[in-house]
Amino acid sequence: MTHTPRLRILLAHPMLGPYDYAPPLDQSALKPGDVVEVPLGRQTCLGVVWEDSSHTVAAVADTKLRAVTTKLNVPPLRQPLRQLLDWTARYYVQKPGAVLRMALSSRAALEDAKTCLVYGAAANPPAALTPKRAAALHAVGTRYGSIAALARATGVTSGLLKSLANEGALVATQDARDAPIAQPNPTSAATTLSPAQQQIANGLIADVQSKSFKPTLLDGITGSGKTEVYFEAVAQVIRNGGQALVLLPEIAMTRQWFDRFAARFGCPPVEWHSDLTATQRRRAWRAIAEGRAPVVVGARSALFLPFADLQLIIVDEEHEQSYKQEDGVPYQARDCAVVRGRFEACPVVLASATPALETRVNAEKAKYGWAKLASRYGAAQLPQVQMIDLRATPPASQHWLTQPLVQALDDCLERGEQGLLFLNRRGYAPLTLCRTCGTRVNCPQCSTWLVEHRLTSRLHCHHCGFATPIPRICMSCKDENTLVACGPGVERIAEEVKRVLPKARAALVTSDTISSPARAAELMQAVESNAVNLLIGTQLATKGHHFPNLTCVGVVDADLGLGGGDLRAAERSFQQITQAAGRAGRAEKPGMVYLQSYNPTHPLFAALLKHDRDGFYEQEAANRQRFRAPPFVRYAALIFSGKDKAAVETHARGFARAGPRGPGIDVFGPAPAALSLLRGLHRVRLLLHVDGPYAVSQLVSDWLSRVPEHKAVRVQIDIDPYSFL
DNA sequence: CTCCACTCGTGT
DNA sequence: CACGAGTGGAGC
Repeated sequence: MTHTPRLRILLAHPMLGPYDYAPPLDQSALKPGDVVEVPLGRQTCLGVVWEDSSHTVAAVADTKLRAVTTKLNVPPLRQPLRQLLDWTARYYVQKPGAVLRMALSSRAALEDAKTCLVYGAAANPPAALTPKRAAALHAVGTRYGSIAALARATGVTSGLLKSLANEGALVATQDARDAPIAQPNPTSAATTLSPAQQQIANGLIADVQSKSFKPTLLDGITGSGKTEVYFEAVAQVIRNGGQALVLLPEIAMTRQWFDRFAARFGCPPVEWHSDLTATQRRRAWRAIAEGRAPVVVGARSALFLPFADLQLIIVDEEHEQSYKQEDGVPYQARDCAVVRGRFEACPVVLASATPALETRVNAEKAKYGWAKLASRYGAAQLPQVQMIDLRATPPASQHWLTQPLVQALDDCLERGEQGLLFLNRRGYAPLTLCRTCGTRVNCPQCSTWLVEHRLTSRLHCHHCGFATPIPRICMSCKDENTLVACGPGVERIAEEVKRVLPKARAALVTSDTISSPARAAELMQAVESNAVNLLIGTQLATKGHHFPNLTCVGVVDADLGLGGGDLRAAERSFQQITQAAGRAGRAEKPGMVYLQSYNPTHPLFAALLKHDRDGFYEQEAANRQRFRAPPFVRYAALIFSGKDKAAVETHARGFARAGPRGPGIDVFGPAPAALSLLRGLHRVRLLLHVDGPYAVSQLVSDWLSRVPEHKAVRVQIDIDPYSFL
């Protein structure tokens, strides 16, 4: 009996799992990991040959199988990546096809490089040439390139070069090669490390050499030189001829990181983030897949790139919330990085001055190694932290900066030093309300307040992007000019600074003003040249910069973020304030940090005043233990959304009734999600608490299979949720 | 998600 | 009986 071979293909399709196909008609052999195009219905779909299909169930008869259309000319996805994709789909309870799309994110990357005509001097040029043409040909010499590139290199006009090509003096060849990748040099400029740094670097180098899975928390206070330490492990990977991946939380404000990399290794690394053009994407993707890119730096999506020989993963600022993807496939890139390290059998370094509690607990339990840098690099000292009690020294009405803070900033700028005001709130005012009737201006699509932005003279919704000119008439009571801005955003603080510190040269640092790496570089330049001496910014301003002359940091509202009932509120406040404070006094000059608060006796602030990180983490861990919260208990959220409010609620109640049962298992809800209306969709959520040795993903996927789908209600799964919106 | 077959209501 | 909107199911 003959047996038609079956290929199990995972389709890069948001709804589907693996399907079976017959081999391509040209009979070319396919192996797991090969990227293929297959027919699906009346169109085609990208897919990857998954494992060999000898044991798959025949849902479709052999004779009914359709054949793979083509195999794409790219290296196969290696097994560790396929394992990671399988794991991610299973753990986060997502469709495997949706997860595969993250690895094949760019269709452009899979196309062959476009060939281009490249010109060079012919081996036997025509004898008779005018003197001008002969000189031009001589100038070209042994160079190759496009007409435009040759014109640029030689100074000869492109018209003259074209006529040389017509005469046969220049010959054209098709060239398909991508521009080569710059090769970082591990010995370009060795840095001098402190003994403590060197010891940790040596350990990481040994981990790289062991070629085995080992996660390590690189736990160093702000300004202790973590980057230089992990650069040494990266250098070892380069010496090995392998590949290193560095994940950074936000690619926008990381110019300084790239400068440091270039200073250490003599050239820039390969970048991967959402702003790349199709050509850049293809060039990077192929270089990574073919093993030609020794170091790749990227945002969280870089985690799913098809490395040929991955020997090290670094997750810098591992506590950052932006590693948690909230839409599409919700995953935590830091956790996936550790899993990838396990499949790739390579070390994973999680670096932070303020680790996530989860990570720190794993280090305490010795699941992760724990490398500590307890002092700042060189002469730098930790800044002194001071509370300003807003009840005792309240700011004037419609002001948010207290007299002591203004005085401290004034003195600081007077000394020729620089300051930073931190307020994690974009825009001018978070709330606009009518003085007559008290109506708050809400987003028509979402259950949120619209935020006034004076930079755009509009009210913006920070959740759906809705924007409208600032109305003059209250839409509720129709009174004119009664709408007032309530509360401060960074724009309003900037306005106040103009009044109270008229001599300050201030710059706003938010995602609204720093929209591109170029703008970020401009700002850096302005601070370095002291054209700007006061930064007023959101958390964007606190990320990893080194301004040696910055000595005074003011946290405008240290209580912001402590309300709201988010289980990570205290941890996040601690991290943000520590990172903001960490900008102060990073060189010889000592730094000062002022925290304005209505609640100065909060234990969080006591820990910040004393630089008592361990104390904070112990207290936070004890709280989470007591309230049975993560990481000691596992959560999963189910979010139901749809246009029809009643249908959404009914479906959610049906789910709640069918929820998993057992000791330590609880289902809460349905409750309106904090954003109960988002982009015009009503949202309701269920929260699963699991306290015990259960596989949460299994509980949730079983649960899903017990309840029939509802066409008009979307169910999103969020395992280990961060946002409670 | 996309396509398609099918139903049901409207209108001529 | 023709047509369009709406709905449900399959795709290998």
